[in-house]
Amino acid sequence: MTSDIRVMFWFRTDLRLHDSPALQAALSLNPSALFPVWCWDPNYVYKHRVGINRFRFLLESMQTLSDRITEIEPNSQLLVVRGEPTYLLPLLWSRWRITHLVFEKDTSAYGRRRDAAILAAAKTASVIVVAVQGHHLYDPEEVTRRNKGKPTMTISSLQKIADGIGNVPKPLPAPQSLPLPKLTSNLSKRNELLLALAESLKGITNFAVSDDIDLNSSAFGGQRTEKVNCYDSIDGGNGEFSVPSIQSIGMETIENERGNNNDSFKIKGGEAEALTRLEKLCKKPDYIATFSKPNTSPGNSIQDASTTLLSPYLKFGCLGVRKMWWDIEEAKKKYKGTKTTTPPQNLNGQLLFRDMYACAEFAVGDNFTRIRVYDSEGVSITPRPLGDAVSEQRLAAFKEGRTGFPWIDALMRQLKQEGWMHHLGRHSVAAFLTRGQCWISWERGAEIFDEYLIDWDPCSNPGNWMWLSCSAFYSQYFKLYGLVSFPSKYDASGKLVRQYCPELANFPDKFIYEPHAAPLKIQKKAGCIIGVDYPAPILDEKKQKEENMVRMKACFAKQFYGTSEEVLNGTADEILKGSHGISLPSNAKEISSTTPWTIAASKNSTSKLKRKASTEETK
DNA sequence: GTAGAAGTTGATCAC
DNA sequence: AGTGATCAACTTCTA
Repeated sequence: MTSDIRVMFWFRTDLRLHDSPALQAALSLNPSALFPVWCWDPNYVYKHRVGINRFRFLLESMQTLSDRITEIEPNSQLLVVRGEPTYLLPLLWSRWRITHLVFEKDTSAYGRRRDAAILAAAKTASVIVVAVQGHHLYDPEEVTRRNKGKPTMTISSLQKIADGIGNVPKPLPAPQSLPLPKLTSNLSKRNELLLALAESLKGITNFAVSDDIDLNSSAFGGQRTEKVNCYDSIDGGNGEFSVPSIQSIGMETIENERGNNNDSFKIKGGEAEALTRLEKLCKKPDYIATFSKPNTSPGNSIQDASTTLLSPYLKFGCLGVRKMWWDIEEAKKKYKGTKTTTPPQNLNGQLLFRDMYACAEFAVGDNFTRIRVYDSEGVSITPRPLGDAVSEQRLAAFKEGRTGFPWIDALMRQLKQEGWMHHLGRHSVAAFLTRGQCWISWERGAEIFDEYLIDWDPCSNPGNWMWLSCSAFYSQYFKLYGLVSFPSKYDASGKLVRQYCPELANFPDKFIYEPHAAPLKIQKKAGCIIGVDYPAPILDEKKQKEENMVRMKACFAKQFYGTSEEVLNGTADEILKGSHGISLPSNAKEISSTTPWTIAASKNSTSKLKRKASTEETK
């Protein structure tokens, strides 16, 4: 008699049924029962910075996934269990007599730590784990192996390795049937199945989730205003294993406030929405075949965005990346013209960059987010002073979109409101906050993006901040984005500014990106006095830019960037001060975190990125 | 080991 | 208005 295969399919980075190599692997085990589980992890609720926009998108995507499962198998659904996965899942394995745990591989830092613990627990419990690559075009583990353990620091190195691996695999269709999540063979109706599952949870003791540090609470500048009660029970409190509500994560107030805004701007979550958007995109073969990132406009509003807006769906795996790759390839065939674009600037190139950051992060390991240039601020994720009041004021103004520079403010307000910003807009604001004007370390800016972006990615977000701050990936620090010239190139009329900074709406085009330069007469006519109705610039941008350029030059001359010893141990500032007479922001005191999700960087990580990286975390 | 080329997406000015 | 030269000069990759 063959053994009874009972699979727990653990959804994490893959809120979809199409193009899922992991789900395919689960079904190919030919299981007698399949439990589609989402573990509502308190680490995500409390220990990662997540604002309302991303939570909302996630919850919508979870609900859509659950509905889709039910569509295929009316007596099944997504089983949302609330708790720390390393604690809760092993209990469920035993209660549900699970033989196999199957999931899509998550190579990000938190994913690696969590899954290592899960793997160990599974070994103890004699549960067989099947982890399948599916979130990227290529497996970061394989890319790193082929790159001899080194991180992919340029797109060409990633492309070269990708060429060696071969074609991106073709997407898989969604399954046509799914086994039931049944505890005993005589059950087959959904309410009976759920009842039995809820019954099986009885007696699980010590079900406590720590909220000792809540990065999303208002104390940490987050958007949580009320108490979290989603952890009051494992199954949601009514035996339904339902998707948590906004209310249960303590963000109902902010959601209601947002509800008063224009609802049509919201980016809706879910697999169906993702596939619809992709389908629409593929009806524009000219757009796809000639797509060139540098020529897309960061000045468009979200309704007529010049890019695809598919990144949130890729982030949560609502859209399979292979599906996107091959549908694009197919659409290109319908292009009648002769001028086509190629990676890295075309759409395929954008997907390759996503892989590049994931592979680099995997190769560097836990030190990835410690890479920086020019100062040692912001190492810990707990709150800490920047070291001086001026920097704090600048950071706060930046986050709230009141720097007095309309291009920056419009982009930052768009980000907070919509959870999205055009890629080149992200370039503008990131360069402005770091090496350009404000001289604030990139982690503090990245934290704002952590909270506000729907498409936040654990590799791409820090990676791009490193890029723009010239901490890694990019080193041409003498290139900067103008606060007037750059946006004017795309939109001289300042449409985005007029939308997100309505107080400036009546300024003439000539002054829309620099209203502070307008004569008082024009300010009065526009009904907006600078310094009263709209902030005066928080800094002298030309002066700051020039000063910072000198600082950057000095940093690069001394090789104070990346993971150099002087940067990591905090002596870089002092040395620079001594040798150049430049006053750098005073060092913030590092508050080392003792929280379990943060693993302190190894002490011997003193060499440059290029010289290390071959040994760690490549197992 | 070394030299030369290349590197997702600049700003400014001259014409 | 749009193109092209110049600016200043980094790191990484390739031969």
